[in-house]
Amino acid sequence: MSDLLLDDLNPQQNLAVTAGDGQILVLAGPGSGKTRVLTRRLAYLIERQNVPSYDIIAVTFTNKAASEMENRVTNLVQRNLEGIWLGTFHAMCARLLRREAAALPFNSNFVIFDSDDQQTLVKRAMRDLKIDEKIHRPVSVHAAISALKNDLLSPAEAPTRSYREEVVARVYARYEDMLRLNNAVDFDDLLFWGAKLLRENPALREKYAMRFRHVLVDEFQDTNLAQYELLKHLSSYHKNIFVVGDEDQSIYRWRGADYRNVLRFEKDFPDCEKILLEQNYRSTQVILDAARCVINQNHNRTPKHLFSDRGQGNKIVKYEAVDDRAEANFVVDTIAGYLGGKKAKASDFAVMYRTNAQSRLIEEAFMHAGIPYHLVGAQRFYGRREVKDIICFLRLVENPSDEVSLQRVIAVPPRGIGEKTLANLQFAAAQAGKSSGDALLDLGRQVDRSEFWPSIGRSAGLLSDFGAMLAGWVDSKAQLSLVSLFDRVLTDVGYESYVNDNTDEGEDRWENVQELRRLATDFQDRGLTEFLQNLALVSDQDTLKDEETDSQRDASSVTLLTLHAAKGLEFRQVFIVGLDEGILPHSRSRDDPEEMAEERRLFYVGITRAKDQLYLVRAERRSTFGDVDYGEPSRFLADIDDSLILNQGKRSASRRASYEADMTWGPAYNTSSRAPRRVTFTSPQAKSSRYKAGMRVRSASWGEGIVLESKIEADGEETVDVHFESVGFKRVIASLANLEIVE
DNA sequence: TCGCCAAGACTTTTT
DNA sequence: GTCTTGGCGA
Repeated sequence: MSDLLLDDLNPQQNLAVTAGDGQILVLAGPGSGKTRVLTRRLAYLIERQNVPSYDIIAVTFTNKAASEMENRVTNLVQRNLEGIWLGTFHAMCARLLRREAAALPFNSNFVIFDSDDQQTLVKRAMRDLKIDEKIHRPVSVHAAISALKNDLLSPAEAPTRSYREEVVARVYARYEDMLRLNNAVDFDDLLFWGAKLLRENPALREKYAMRFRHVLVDEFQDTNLAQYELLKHLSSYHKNIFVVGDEDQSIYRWRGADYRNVLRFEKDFPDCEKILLEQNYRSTQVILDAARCVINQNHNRTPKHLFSDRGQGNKIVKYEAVDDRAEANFVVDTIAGYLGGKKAKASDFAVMYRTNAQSRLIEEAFMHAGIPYHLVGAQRFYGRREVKDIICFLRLVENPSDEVSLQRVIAVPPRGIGEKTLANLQFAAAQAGKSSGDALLDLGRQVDRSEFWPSIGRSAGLLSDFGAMLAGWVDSKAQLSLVSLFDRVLTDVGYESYVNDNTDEGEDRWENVQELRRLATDFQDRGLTEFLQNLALVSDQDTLKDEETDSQRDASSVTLLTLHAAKGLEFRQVFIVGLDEGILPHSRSRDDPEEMAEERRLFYVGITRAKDQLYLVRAERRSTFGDVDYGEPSRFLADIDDSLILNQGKRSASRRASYEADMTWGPAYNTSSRAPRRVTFTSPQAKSSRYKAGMRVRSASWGEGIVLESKIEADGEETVDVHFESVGFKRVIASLANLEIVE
């Protein structure tokens, strides 16, 4: 009898999916079917073990992973997962905190502050405490506070061994007070209070621990201490906890993630069953071998031997460009070659880099070449000013005590309320022990009969007008649907004419507002609270980026993304650029071995995204805002066995002899077959070069330029190096580029 | 109070 | 090279 649930699993996967009760630790190498195991396990519990979905909690890190899991499992079991808790750590905690708000220092309709809001709040706390922002940068103070929360330390428990720590602790305390006054929590609070609630409240702990017979966790290596403790509490009664992860792919240390939680798990649950998934279904063996060369240099991990039945595959192409522009051109030209030869489609390719700043040159090169591309997770939709404005209006309606939102929108669009007036309002409100929002509402409703009217003076009328508007929204939010409320806010404040000045940017801004409105329509039946929570907890990759990338993928475009954003994805051909000391590994990790190990894992994650072909690219010289710097090749390159690499590019010190190979343009030789597999272009074999150094040429895409060099390759193709006025150096295939000789 | 302009900072990754 | 911040004038 065929078994749709188990038939197509390999022995290890099967072992994991059908494991009995208890603690199961699945260490899943990249491409080893981790998601599959997790979804099948869930389906197996429900279908085969008759566990009611109500008894299960399954946590992930991204909304994308959560909804993917939900879809897959729903498909497998052919019914809805009633009562299940399935979602991100943050969303699950938010649910817990709203339910149990009675035991917490905030109300159940708390708002979630995003990193922008957190930043503003830290700054305000520091100003209140008269701490010099030049000496203690708010970003780093905030990072320190965040780290304390991740370690479950309250302001009172924060260490004060140094002056710096003492400053952080003081700001932390003030910051917390302000959050509470705003009835707000930050990202870290969700986990912090979730863990604290269960730790300090035995009755509640028992309530949830008894309910959740099974706890399942994805990306376990990315958990921080708060998350780890939360999981321990949740599984403290039935002790059935199934975690899937890979220490080697832990790349969020800076956010408090501690891959050593994997080791901690083994120590805390000595009876746990440990299952290794080592068969890789994604990459060729060459790619896996290279990945192993890189990751084996790290310690404190469970060694894994990834293997593939996909064959050896092509060698990895290493390309050293003269500068960052040439680096980008190499990537784009190579892809153009495939696309021109119809050997691949644009969506087969991804270009990965360490920092977002690196994407610019690459984007430019793609633009010039007319190849469609899209960015993953770069500029954040919801960090856009206009989007944030609207969100803050809505948050204010939801929770008038939200001072951060109030301050942001009280003068949007400008309505004569400035710093002075705002300060008056805040002072008057504080005198009465109320929030500015409440005072504002009172002014709006009572106008000059309001208790606040006399103490504010001249500008009370302006405040009252705005207050009346706000009161109108608050009063009607129960009757109005979410979208109607949305529209009403827009009309009342005259937002369209404010942002849309009919320039391109204006249109763009208004388009973003419309996009947000579309998002709101999805939440019609769930209401404002859920909409706002979702906006705060949904990462940018998750929301409309998804729709955007989906539609753009159909249109077939190359994916540009950071190495961090690449985790969990796969592409036929992957370019990793910027393999230079200081970039990858990043200069900031130079002095810390742990950080360096993480850079290595980041590279490892990048390598293992490639299914068929990997390109490792660097530039000898690159410009960092104006200045040009000469860099050393990344130390990670040296770790990869020479036999796996094919050198291309300007200069390959160790490989001067194979000059021919250096000049090869196009896909690498296939190591497993004798005949070089190379894209052949449509042109007839050229016997002598048509273009000569010094010639002036014109190309359709790049305009005019000067030929630097031209030569005939082994395959008969003529490659021409041209310096274009518009884009600088380019190496093109004559038969493809259609260069016109200018007299 | 608001909008413009110039100087300065800043580039690691983001649930 | 780009975004943010702060100062200054209207």
